[in-house]
Amino acid sequence: MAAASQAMLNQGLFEEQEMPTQMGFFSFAPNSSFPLLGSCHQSLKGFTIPHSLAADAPSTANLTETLLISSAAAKQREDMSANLGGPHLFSVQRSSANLWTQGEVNEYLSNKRSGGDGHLGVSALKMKKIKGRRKVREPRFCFKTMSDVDVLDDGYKWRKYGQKVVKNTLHPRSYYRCTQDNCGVKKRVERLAEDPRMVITTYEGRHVHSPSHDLEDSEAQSHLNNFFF
DNA sequence: CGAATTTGACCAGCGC
DNA sequence: GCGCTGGTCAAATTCG
Repeated sequence: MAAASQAMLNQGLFEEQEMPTQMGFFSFAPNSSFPLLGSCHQSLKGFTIPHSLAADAPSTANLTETLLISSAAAKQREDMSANLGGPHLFSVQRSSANLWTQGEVNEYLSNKRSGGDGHLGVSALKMKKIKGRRKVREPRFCFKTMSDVDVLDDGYKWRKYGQKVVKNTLHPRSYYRCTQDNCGVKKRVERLAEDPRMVITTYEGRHVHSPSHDLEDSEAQSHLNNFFF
């Protein structure tokens, strides 16, 4: 029941962001530690932040940058900021300069990639069309971590459904889908060409369920669901 | 032996 | 229209 109502809420949110024009950008001090993300995991409400980042992070994993994609997501950030109070993820280096236009973000991403004409996430930002209509994009959340392992433990169960060598990258991009029924959340994982230690993880969509780690605790789950969008 | 992963084929969007 | 590219499918293969 909770899941059904969430789905309705999600649908509304997706429609609202049909024309994403801005991305919220959050930067972190290099090698910032992860206790910061303990609140992040909850505050993102349906986006996923690896548990391995939220607590007891492996020494090899360092979050350096986070991109929150779409205007709805940016708006969401504002809501979360209002709800949380006290120091938390989104108060870090928050300023008006952190709101970028889509073009600015694309330019940023292109400049970051070696060769200059690459476009991490750019094509994904292009609007797909279905039968002549603009496809409603899922909210997406992208972050970069320094990690030895490609797939970070985010508490959800994923099934790999594809792998692709992307142009101007040395490493293949892997595609994963949440194994939970009725949960269409996907994620892409790839390594930066210029720094293979860096893993780019992009989540698309929001989970309509809590992490599999918590499934045994149904009470906690129902409480958690109340915080999802 | 069922589940998960791999990998080549296929499809759709976009630019020229 | 054609070629390029990213994303997805699904059969084959591997793994536990």
